[in-house]
Amino acid sequence: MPAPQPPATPPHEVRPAEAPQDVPRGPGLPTPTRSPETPEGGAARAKGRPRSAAADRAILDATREALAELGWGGLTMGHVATRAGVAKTTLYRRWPSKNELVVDAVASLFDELVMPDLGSLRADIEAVVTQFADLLARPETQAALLALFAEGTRDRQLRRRIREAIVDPQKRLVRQGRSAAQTRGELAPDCDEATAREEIDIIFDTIAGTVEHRVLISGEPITPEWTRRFTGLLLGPFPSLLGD
Amino acid sequence: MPAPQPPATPPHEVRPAEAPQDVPRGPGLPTPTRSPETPEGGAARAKGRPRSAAADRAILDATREALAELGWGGLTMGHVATRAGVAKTTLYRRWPSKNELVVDAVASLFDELVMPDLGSLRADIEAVVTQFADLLARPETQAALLALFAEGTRDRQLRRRIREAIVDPQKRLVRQGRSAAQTRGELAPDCDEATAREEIDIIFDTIAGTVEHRVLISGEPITPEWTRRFTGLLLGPFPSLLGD
DNA sequence: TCGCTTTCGCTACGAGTCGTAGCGTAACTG
DNA sequence: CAGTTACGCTACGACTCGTAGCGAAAGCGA
Repeated sequence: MPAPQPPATPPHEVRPAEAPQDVPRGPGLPTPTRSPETPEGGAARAKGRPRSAAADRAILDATREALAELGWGGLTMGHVATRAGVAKTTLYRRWPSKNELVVDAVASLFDELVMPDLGSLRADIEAVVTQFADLLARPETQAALLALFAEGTRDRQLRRRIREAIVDPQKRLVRQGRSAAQTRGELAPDCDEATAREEIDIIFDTIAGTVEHRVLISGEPITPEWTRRFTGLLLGPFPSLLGD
Repeated sequence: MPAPQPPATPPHEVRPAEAPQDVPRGPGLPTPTRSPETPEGGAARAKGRPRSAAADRAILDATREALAELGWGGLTMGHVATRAGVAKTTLYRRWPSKNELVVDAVASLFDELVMPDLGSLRADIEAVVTQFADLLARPETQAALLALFAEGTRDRQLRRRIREAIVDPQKRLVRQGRSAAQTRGELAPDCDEATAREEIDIIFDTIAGTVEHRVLISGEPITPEWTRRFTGLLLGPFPSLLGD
């Protein structure tokens, strides 16, 4: 039961002569979804036929379905358009290419990740790992994620989108879990800003990278037993210092 | 200075009516490269014009070059053929598709990974991480690796090839490093076969996954400082038990 | 109600890639 | 020498991409 498209993930907004593209966008921007009505910018929006929000949803749904059934290589723009009951040109009015379309289609899945705060760092990590593993077990995610990352190694614009929509939401969980553990007293408070960021980065790469590698590359399942072991590995130094 | 194609990585061998494909191939097979002259099988091989070994090398070199310059998406069979000075049909006589060709082209790079045995587990891990990071820093590897993994999620035949040529050589290092540490006394000897395999798997996924995620997805470099920290994370439980 | 503007569905198109087939020739064996 | 296989070349059908042009639809303001 995935959430039924709560904010209807807005499209990529390929409008002619809009192009406020390279806005710096503060790195810690907390708004996960941008308003579909473009309240910012102040440009008049009430002219001409409005874009069909139903088409947006139909296209993104069709993209996820096609991803699950046909995989990345089998997904074509023409197929998605047909399945969504929409003209192919309508796709290209919203997304400049397949890559951006798939990022948006998959991004909403990553919005479902939440930080539980179960009362202990160990429990929180295990919960996050389990959530992430479940997400990676879905065929849409499997088909899209590595292919997107691969495309991103050559396209910096796409890499930015991926980071915003997929990577940062994951990293946010690490940050939240860490600060929760600090308020609980399980972890020492930050002494230094730079060190804290490095620590978050290394933990994030370790959790995300290891789980992805296990599921997508080694091709083995994430069992509760494995999660327990892996969490133990991460927590290695701490139990002995703080008494679990 | 990469090694200049030492064993000239043999092609995929798409010969008509050969097909001893699903040989079990013992898991611990130590021979990293198969002989290009197919001495096994005993089938008469000395009939007709032999395949050009020079063409093999030219094709694989051209593939790596094209990968580095154009990326995965920009690499086409026609382009590789032209660059190798070879007809396109010659490519298809040896490799059934782009995927298999790229696996073989990249596999030789992974053969360069070696286990150093520097006298301590910590030093060995740091050396392996550094080697792997250097490999991932090369443009051919970056362009190919994630794309291959992505294709592998849908193609089990390809997944098997990837595992043989890319994943297993890496995992072998973990096994070697672990057993070296055991003979040194840094790690307890295996009490149980299954547990040992699980431990190797989890360490392997953690090292490979984390380094890949850091380099290819987070897009940040692997510095000596980072390597030191990450190794410390892995070794977490041990320094306190064994006195570094 | 009437323009104005923008989106929509449709068809068609050029460019590019894939993987294969057919041909004549080159290389090697017995 | 005949027999066999690899090679280079050309051409092909099928497919995808991303775009252009058209008439119709759906909103808005006067």
